[in-house]
Amino acid sequence: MMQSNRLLSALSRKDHRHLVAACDEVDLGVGDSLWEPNERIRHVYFPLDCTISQLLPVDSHRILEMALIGNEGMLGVPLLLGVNTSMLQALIQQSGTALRMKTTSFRRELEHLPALRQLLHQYAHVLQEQLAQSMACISRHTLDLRLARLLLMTHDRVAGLGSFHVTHEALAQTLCVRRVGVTIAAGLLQKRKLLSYSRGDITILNRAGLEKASCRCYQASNDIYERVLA
Amino acid sequence: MMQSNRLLSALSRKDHRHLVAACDEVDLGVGDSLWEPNERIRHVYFPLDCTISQLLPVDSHRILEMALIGNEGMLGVPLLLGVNTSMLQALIQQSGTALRMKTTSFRRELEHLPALRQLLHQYAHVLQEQLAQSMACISRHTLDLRLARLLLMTHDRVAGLGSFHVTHEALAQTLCVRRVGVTIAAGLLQKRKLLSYSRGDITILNRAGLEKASCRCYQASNDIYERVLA
DNA sequence: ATCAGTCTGTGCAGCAACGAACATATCGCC
DNA sequence: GGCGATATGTTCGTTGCTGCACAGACTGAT
Repeated sequence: MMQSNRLLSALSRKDHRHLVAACDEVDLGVGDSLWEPNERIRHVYFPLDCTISQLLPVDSHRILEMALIGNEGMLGVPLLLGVNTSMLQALIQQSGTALRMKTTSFRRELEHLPALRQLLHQYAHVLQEQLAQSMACISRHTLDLRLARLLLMTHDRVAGLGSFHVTHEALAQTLCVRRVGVTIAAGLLQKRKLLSYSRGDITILNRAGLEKASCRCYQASNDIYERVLA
Repeated sequence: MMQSNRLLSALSRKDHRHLVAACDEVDLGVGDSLWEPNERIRHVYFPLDCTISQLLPVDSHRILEMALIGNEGMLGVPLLLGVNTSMLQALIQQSGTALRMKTTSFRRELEHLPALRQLLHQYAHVLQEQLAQSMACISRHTLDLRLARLLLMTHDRVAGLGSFHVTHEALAQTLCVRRVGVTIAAGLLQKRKLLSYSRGDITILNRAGLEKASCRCYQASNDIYERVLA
């Protein structure tokens, strides 16, 4: 398991220790709902080795993934901005552990730690630009490119050895397309020996190849993060 | 012309006067570039009766509009978050006037006016949620719905009497579709007597009808603003 | 060993938007 | 009144995804 959260690790050792002490470490399973839309936010989360999907309903039956948060980020930007609800739902996409802090504690820490404020402000900016990048991607890029990108992003955010669990159906939901579309796109990626899967167990075989098979948005999104936070 | 900027008007009269005094009032023409991607941000803008488009290149030839800022908003969130560049380009979409403040002044005001900080933080949150809403819209809604929405948004943000100037070509660029697509969609709206246009002069004839012809995203986007800032 | 549940694969008609090319219409200007 | 520039309208074949329906494959529980 990851030692800590990458965002928090950017703080001084002292601040970092202090914050981790103010958190609980919690186990989270696939499908757990951390935030319900427009309900009061009770906790912020710093993922260790889980991934969190932020989702918005598109119509009565469909949802679309707006952001995928893992070890590199935090679920909690609205609180940072002085708003205590979010229209986005937050669901666990890959099970694992996260550091969790109560809203009240988070507010207190923000007041006392200017470095934390600055860091999270920058992170909020990164999220906004990544959202813009995803918007462009969704608007113009075909399903195979977007699927490759999603798999790469998941792979980055999951601790370990290049394999994780997610079904075509789940991928289709987060991409907001038919399951059949994912099956076909994934079939092509598998034919090109970039990955292998069976019944939801996906293994990345050729990361470099998969990056070539995805759109520039993957790299662009990483660049946004590095430019501001590294 | 609009008296002032709606966002600034939410401040106390004293703060409001103080801020307006720290701004220049500038005339802006269609196509003027206020921010170039990844260049140092020199000014923030509070539109009076112009509209500002925030754009991201999708590929070498195309751009996509991420946000449309008018009297209700501000161009300058990255500075608020402590980042002095933005990957998004900012172009004037509808000519008019805006209040302009230098980066250094803006930073100073932010430090001295907690109410301004809080207000703009909330605005940053609104922008983020509106971006998410637009993402859903772009992902699943057809061109006619999106066009109606764009026209409504422009109409809201432009001072005056229900008519403004924008060609099919310009609309196509901000929606990131073919001009022909806009021509067809706009033709349908005109046939339904919701609007009329000739050579770029668009007049909204039936606002209620146009709202029905657009997707829920229009109302949702307004609701986000009202919920947080009103 | 069987069966119910889950996951993946295939086929088909339909539709929105695409790229490219071309046709008309309207404006300002000399 | 004629001309170039700008704006809108039409057509045609193609593509990427849709909704629907169904078939096959694998897994775990009894």
